[in-house]
Amino acid sequence: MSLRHAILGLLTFEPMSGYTLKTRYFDRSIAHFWPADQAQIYRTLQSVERDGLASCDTVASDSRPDSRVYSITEAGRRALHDWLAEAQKIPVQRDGILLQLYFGRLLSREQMLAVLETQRRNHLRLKDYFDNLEIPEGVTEEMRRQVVFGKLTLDYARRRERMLVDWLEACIAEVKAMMESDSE
Amino acid sequence: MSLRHAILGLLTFEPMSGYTLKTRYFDRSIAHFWPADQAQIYRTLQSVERDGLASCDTVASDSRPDSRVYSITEAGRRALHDWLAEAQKIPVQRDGILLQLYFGRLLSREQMLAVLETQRRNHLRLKDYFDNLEIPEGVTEEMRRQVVFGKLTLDYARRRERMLVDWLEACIAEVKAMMESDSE
DNA sequence: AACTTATATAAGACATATCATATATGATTT
DNA sequence: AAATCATATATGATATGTCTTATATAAGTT
Repeated sequence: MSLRHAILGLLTFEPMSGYTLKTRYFDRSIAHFWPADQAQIYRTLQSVERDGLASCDTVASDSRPDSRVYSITEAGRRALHDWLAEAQKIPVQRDGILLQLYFGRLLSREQMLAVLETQRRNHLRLKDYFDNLEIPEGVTEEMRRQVVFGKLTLDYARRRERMLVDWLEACIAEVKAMMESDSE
Repeated sequence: MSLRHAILGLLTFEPMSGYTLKTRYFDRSIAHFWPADQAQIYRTLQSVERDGLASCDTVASDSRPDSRVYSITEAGRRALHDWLAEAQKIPVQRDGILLQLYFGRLLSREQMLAVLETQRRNHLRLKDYFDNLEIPEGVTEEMRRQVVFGKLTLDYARRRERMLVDWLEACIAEVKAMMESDSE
């Protein structure tokens, strides 16, 4: 139920079309921790309008196709604010690597290590990506404040990837130790 | 596509009914990182059988209702093994708290801190839960090996919750500092 | 006799997410 | 002239997960 709120949140910046919302805002920020494709965003905008949380004007242009520009309504602001202040329950974070590890006894030492190594490499790449990601400074007072919150979510991504790399290295060490002592 | 593999994995321990699989095995282990309800498990068992990855015998009992006992087939073992050795792509981990934080500028200092505090408390509780969770030692050589892999997944849960508590504390400190310096 | 608990399976409804495909305009490139 | 790109929106199909309700047996409890 939260893509709705991500979209309502972006509409607090300014009224905009689905295209603008996705390419100029969503893909550069929220998509890092809450990805959604074009179909989902357009359908959510439609449902948000149906529920009266946003209104929509069709805007014609001479150089481009018509666009449907959405504005957040008062009801939308209220719904967003209520959701933001609500305690959200902790979501389940399913990750296939945990299943692969749990049933690791069914793999050979080499297969298990290959799987773990690949994961480690990929998370290291993600860690580097987030470590190098920079958030442009804000110009207005409101945007400076927005940047602080953006940085806190980026901090999460960095800590997460660091934790994963550390854990995977510990797994690799453990598997090496365990299967070395095996006279298999 | 992975609940299938969790179920196939459990069927490598022994042939069993959906009920046994869920209550004696799944809920005590895999559910910690890959929860699923009864409906999902029974439906997945049906589809796994339809695909020839498990076979099923109806077993009558005098003291209990009939049960459908599933056994993993050779094709099932192969499918499981292939999946376990495959590089899984890194899943998206959506968490509402990130959206709440990202749009934190729309909340008051007190509202934002209340949201973060609640999350911190809940993750601290989870951390304690995992820190105190013990995995019974295995008796056979195979089960001892299984326990090592179980412990690695438990280690993940512990590191994860620790990371989240640390991060939430950093967020709380940042919000306190930022909004203090505000002459709002 | 009625209720609850443990055992055991199944299906309907709905939300969410993903993937593919379709349509359309105007500007730019080959 | 044809192809490609950026802009712009919409729908169908499928997978996955969650919640609810239904059905049934036997043992034990009130």
